[in-house]
Amino acid sequence: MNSPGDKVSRPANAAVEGKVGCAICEVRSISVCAALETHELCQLFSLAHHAAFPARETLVRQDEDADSVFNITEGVVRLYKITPDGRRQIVGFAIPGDFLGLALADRYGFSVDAVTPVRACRFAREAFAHLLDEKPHLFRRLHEFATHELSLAQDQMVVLGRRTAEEKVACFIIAWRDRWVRLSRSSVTVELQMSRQDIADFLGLTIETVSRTLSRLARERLILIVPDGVRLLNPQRMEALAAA
Amino acid sequence: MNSPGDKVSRPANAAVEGKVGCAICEVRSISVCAALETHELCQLFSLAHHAAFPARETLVRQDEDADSVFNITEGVVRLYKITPDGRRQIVGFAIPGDFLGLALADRYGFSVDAVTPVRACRFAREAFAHLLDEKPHLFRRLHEFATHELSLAQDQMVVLGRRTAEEKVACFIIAWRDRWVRLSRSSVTVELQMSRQDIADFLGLTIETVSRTLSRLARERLILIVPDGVRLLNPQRMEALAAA
DNA sequence: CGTTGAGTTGACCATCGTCAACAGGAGTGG
DNA sequence: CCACTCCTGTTGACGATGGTCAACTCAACG
Repeated sequence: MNSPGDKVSRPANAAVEGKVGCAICEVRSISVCAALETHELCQLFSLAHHAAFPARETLVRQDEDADSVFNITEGVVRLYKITPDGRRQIVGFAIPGDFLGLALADRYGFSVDAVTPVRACRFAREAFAHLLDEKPHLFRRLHEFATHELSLAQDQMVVLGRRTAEEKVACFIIAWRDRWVRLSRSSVTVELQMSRQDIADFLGLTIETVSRTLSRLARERLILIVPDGVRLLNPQRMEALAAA
Repeated sequence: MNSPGDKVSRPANAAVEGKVGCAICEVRSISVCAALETHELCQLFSLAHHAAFPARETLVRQDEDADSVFNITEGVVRLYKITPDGRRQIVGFAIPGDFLGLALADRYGFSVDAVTPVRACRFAREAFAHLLDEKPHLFRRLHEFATHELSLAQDQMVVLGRRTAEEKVACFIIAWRDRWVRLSRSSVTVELQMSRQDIADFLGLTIETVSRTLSRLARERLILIVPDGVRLLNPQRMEALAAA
């Protein structure tokens, strides 16, 4: 229980006085760290470097040496790949509680940058991998996270391969809302922190199609477009569209 | 080193006389089992039930209780999801050395059936999960398999979301060839064991588009369509198309 | 008050899907 | 052995979904 962040400030959710560390972390119960007992947290905390990133800053770059892994504590990041000729596909978004670097591989498989201002616990990959050897529970939980991620990726393959633009957008909004439910930050209004371009690159569409589709859903009174998000006017029909 | 298969015959690659079990398995070195030392294989072998499935038979069904996990030793299977209205998305193919049930979850996240006649080692999930507790190496390797699978899924998201029909087909052929390379079964001719419909459902296309695209690639002398596969006439241009 | 960047909307068009016809091989039964 | 069916795959004609290009609005910012 020492070691302040190398990069910047402490996580918003850790006591600024530094007396408690991981123990009072708001996202602990839903992140990989939940696998550790209270007395083990000191050990984890001593490895953690708390970092803050402004919106648009890059956390990791595809194909570069993967020396760090991250636990997101605040904000939204996008994970994406760029083809040699410049097309971008967002392969996922990570939000508080999510873990970056599940693969523990030598190189990052994708780039990641901050959509909103982001706070994260950063760990040296080597040190973290070492800790996993001593903490089977933590490793189990990491594996659960990996297979959950795999499951999300497979769901997204269905969306990308077999759904219409309208269904894609509905899927995205509903899935995004559901992800925030676990953080108890859900509401009738779904906050969309990312740009239209991000949504398009996640759904395999163009920005114009996303915009038009949202407009059409609004015209049909399924949603209301509000600043930085949408409000679900008819959640049931949206869910039906997303399930189809 | 005992216990014959409950379901059907032994794996093609285990001695029929049953004296050696996993030790002489042809795919051991590339499957999860490679994490175990020779002396640990008996333990694994005693858990294994060898099963054979004819083409088209279903190994597991989405949402049903996941009581078994599988190690594919021979043949090709398809992993797929069906939407409520009947559209199918193939989320992956598994070939010898691949593992089914990485998630160790209570229910299967997708359906799996045999594309060709298939042989597999089947394990009771509970027993296998138990073994993982005692064999950290095995669990590590399982995790590697899971993150590799995740990586493949993310690559496929790029293909589904951001590539043209022609690029999709080229990607598929090249990736399929490369997967068989590790099994030392590669050749100039790429064997496509699955139907056009399977390829279409994997690439988010229709059967007609797959057929037309293959015909066009053949017309342009990039490939030659042969029974049960294609021959690469111009591998470099195919690779370039796949990389694009 | 001009500039910039995100988002929206329209007009037009291309890619890919739909529908339909047809070819060829495998299996079946007379 | 041949006719028949069935199934997979191929090809063509046509059309719809979504992409491209362009103009415009609006808010943020200097």
